Amino acid sequence: MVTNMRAQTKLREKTDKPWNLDEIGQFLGQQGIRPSFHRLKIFEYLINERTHPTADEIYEVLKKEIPAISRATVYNTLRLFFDRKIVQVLNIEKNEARYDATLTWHGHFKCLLCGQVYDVEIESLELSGLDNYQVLEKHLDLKGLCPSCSHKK
Amino acid sequence: MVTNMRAQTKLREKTDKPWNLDEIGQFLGQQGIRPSFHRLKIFEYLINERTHPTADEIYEVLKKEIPAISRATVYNTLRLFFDRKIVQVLNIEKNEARYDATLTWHGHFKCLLCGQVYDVEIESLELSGLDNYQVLEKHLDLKGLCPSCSHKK
DNA sequence: GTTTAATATTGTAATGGTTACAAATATGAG
DNA sequence: CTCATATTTGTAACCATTACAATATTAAAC
Ligand SMILES: [Mn+2]
Ligand SMILES: [Mn+2]
Ligand SMILES: [Zn+2]
Ligand SMILES: [Zn+2]
Repeated sequence: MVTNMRAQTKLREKTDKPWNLDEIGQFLGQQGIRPSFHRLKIFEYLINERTHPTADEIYEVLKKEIPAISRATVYNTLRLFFDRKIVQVLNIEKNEARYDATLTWHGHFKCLLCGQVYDVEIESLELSGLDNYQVLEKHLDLKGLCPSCSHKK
Repeated sequence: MVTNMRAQTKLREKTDKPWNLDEIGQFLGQQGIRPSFHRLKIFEYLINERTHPTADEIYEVLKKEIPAISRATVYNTLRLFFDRKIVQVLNIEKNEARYDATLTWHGHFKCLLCGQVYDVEIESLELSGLDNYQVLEKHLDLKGLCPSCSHKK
């Protein structure tokens, strides 16, 4: 059991402080991932912004600060993070993979108008008929109109 | 309220009889969809097999009986069915869309080994924080190993 | 039945997110 | 510093899906 570790990826709360690069480096190290600068920045973006970005959104943002960064590095790094189980991949929409460093069980709502992806708290869920099934991933995905887009309409 | 209509797409039960082409034609007509032969056969496959096929799986199967059928027709028809809300699209996996003519609320389990997609009954689900959100689609997607693949392993 | 307009189907080219890959660069142990 | 290993890069390839224009079919109008 790890004790001296930054509070793990839970749903964002008002009181949450952003993770700094030192904390992230420590965290990646603990997961057996060499904390290169690019990896630090990519994980920093995921854990502090929590907007469920696509690979390309991360690339476009980081390019401003790190002009030499390559799209391939972003894709490689996200796949590494997923393989090491420190991020989850969201397939709400089939034409785009989104990434989420929050691993506690929660759902997602994607607004069909503005495209934003919101976290959804799951109070309870009961399934049946899954005896002898080995469940490795669970995703609850909603689509519709967010409050502000619902208004505009 | 439609009364003289074939029992709507509910979860498959042991007692279910397959739909015949007449019933399907009637159903498509009621939905404002001209029941061309291709459309009948595509819907027939979805509603009677219920294997959550991809567009390409449908194409490969129907090609045996209708050698002249085009992949584009399968894609076009599936999109039409989705727009008219008589099928749902599953994005469990990002690289493949699967289609389901069962519209009652249920979840899906995809086996990462054999690739089969199973229906999952949802006993209950409680969400919070969705006030003023207009929910148009709900998907519960699980991944893991199905009983027989779990064994083999 | 013939003409005409609307709809459905087809084959193929284009799209776009992602992956593969080989070359270049950076890192770290000895 | 030197060598082996790991990381990053740029670009080509992949592949499911979509776009599109041509062809075929259907249904209505005459
Ligand atoms: Mn989330
Ligand atoms: Mn189903
Ligand atoms: Zn919105
Ligand atoms: Zn299986």
